[in-house]
Amino acid sequence: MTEEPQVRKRDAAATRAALLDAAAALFAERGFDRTTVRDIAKLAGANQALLFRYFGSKDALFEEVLARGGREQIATTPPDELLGTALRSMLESDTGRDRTLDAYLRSTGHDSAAAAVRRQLGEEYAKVLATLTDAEDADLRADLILAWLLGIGLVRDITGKEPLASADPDDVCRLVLGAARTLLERSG
Amino acid sequence: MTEEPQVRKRDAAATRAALLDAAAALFAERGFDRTTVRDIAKLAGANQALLFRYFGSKDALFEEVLARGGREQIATTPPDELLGTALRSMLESDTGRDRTLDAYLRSTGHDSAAAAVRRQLGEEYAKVLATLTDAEDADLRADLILAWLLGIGLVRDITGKEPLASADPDDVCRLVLGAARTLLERSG
DNA sequence: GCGGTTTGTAAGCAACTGCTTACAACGCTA
DNA sequence: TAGCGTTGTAAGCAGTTGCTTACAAACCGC
Repeated sequence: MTEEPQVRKRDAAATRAALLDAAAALFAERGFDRTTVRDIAKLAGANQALLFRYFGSKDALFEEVLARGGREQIATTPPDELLGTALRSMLESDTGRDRTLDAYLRSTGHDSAAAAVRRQLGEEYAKVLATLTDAEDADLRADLILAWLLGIGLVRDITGKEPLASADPDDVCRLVLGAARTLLERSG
Repeated sequence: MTEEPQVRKRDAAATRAALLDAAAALFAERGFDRTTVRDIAKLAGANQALLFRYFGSKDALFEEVLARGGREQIATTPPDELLGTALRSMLESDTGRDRTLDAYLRSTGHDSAAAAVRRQLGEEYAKVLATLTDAEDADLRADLILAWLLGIGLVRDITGKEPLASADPDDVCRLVLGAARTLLERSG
């Protein structure tokens, strides 16, 4: 995720990508408000003026980070595996895993344009999850599953609460998927 | 929650309380980082220097807001009703309801001392929730329930996602409590 | 090589931030 | 009423913020 500090000579695309990667890393680590454009530029090894040339504003950059990271998983996972896959990718603390969710969760105080991206991202996830049940209120049930996913990420990665924070992913998956199945299957 | 703008003449306790109320309201609405001490003082009808005299720092004020609001409910609710009560109080959009959870959720990017309060608050809730099951991994299951509660608050109040945001509290309670019961009861 | 465009840089601006200080007004006690 | 601690106020400080500007250096077609 973080780029190597090798010298790039006059490569706009690479500089843009480096800024985007650096921004994603810092937003995930500190949230929107506590990340400065100076820090992003420094981590990317670029001049901060370029950040504004390529993205326009810090807001727009944040928007692009969220949009890029969020849509990846949803596009590459079949619906009936989305819940398990999303849950697992959140539970596994791979050093190189995508941290877009952290950026999302750590920036909940920030409104503006990013709120629209956040909402739309939620819509897309929920839409897929809703296909997993044929209950009348499928959309509501999907929202509740989505809420659970986000809540688990919140408690694990932000609050760091034990025992959930360092629980075995298998155990968590078994418990969550079990309860989620009853939520999705019972049509009462 | 907001105080009446009546003139108070030299009443330290009232001024302190007004600052605390104003802070709670603004932190809930905008989160920690996007709330300024000037705004808090202005809403409270007090001078901002008093904020530092009575609370020491913005951080300490935030800590006190979280600690005050969070412990109320937990202290006044019997364990076996805590889940339902907490869920309901979150779902009902009373204008005068306690918005401490919002302050909590909107300030997830903020570390420091408040993180300790946040964690301890979670501990207390989870400890009570853990008494609801006699499964071996009761603490983990309690964490998952807590995560669900927070996630629902996140999706409802912060993201504002439909249909969950304006769903009938009864429907949500029925679905969540149903699934939660299977999570707590099955000892496998 | 030359002109113009693209990429990178340094410096700074104006606004805002948390917090402090120096001081005035008040009210209680003696 | 005089003295004094408490409460309230105005102003400002030093640092940080997002963003802009003016300019230098590299690149490309000719």
